[in-house]
Amino acid sequence: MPSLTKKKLSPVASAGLDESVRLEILSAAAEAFMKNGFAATSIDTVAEMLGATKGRVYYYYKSKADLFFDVYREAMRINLETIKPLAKSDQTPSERLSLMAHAHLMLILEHFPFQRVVTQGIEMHLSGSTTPDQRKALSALIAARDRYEQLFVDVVSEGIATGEFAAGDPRLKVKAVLGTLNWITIWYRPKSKQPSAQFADEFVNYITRGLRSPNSYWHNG
Amino acid sequence: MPSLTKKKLSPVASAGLDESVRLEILSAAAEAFMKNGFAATSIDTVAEMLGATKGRVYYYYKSKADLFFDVYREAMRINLETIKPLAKSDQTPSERLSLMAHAHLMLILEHFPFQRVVTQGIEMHLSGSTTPDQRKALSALIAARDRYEQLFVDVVSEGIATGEFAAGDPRLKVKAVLGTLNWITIWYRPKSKQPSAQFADEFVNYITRGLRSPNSYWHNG
DNA sequence: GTCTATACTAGGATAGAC
DNA sequence: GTCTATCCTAGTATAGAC
Repeated sequence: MPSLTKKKLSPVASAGLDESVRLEILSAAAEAFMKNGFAATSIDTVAEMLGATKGRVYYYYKSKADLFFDVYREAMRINLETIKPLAKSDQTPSERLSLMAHAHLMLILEHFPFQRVVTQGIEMHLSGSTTPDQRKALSALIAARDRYEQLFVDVVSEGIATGEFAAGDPRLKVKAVLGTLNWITIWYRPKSKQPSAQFADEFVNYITRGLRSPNSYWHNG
Repeated sequence: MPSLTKKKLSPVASAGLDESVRLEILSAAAEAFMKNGFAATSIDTVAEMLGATKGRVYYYYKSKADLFFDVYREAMRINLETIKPLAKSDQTPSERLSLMAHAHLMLILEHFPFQRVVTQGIEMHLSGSTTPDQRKALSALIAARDRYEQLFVDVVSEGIATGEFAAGDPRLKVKAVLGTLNWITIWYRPKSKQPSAQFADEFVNYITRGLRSPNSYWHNG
């Protein structure tokens, strides 16, 4: 694959020998965005983290927004890939939901910078994206986010139908569930030591109790 | 009070005839920070929202960070003032916690821009604040935030002691509770129509169930 | 008190050397 | 592919008029 053919096509399309470079940039960018947010992060900083200058970064991404979007996209790819099988698995809605919540929590802890970028992406307004291409890219990412959330909504809806979960608006319930977990990206600061198993249990138990119908508390205390 | 005496003292200290102007600036700033975040908000934009130029803003605040901090401070003042009486009231822990959760949700909905600034403040790093004064100001605000959270932690701890709430780490439980509610500041976009009563119920019920000990489910279904 | 300059810098983005 | 050099805009902050 001669270098001419991959000159500034869409970053994702330009996969080849230098895919590893792209991933390096991606993860440096995720780290930088995590620490300072999109607006306060400079391409110089990202480059510095790579031991390079912005020339390198701009070779792969034509703008800071594109770089941000690609981090976002990568995060959603991982998330969907992880959660989808659990959502469609062959178990009761409440069992599936517990697994999904636990897995989502693990995604947050294990890919923290990426998940924080997702949070920033949710807060981000389309008004910020100047070019039409960028608006399109952001819309696509929001759509991916919606599909992800829909996996949870479907399971919760099922659970309400079976009576395992309390009646109510499944969408709001999912906002509550994901809020419980995603809020971690706001206050948590990843240190050397990983959080204990109790950490995860506390959140997952809270969620399953929070959803459970009062009538079906016997499912497992 | 001659105008000389209030020349650029701490913004909060400079209360007087023009307190109303300060509040106008504060709420315009909250709105602007809500929409675009701290870094992407320009003082020009804030001034424009006031139908003025930045001269006005800089007369009251010596930097953008100071302005942000004052919005944050005002938000925490309102929050503490609202929640403290409920936390100390003469009821069972679970009753108090329900009231506090409901009140916190209402604070979010009714002072949305201010609450969103609080969220941004939590994400913000001290590394961002350059001057020593600013670091001190941010520390004080973080301390206020901690006191606020502690009100919840105390009630939850009591509830665990009485057996109303499930055993576990009260701090993590409070992170879960506040996450459920504060996450609303991330995804919610205030429109003309206020959310229904069902909106609040869904969240508060989820929270109370999430905390409740399995043994004490009979308290009220 | 508020406005209109204006100084000054950070940082996005591009061009062109290598 | 990556770097250096450069352009250029946006935006903080201040000075000084009114």
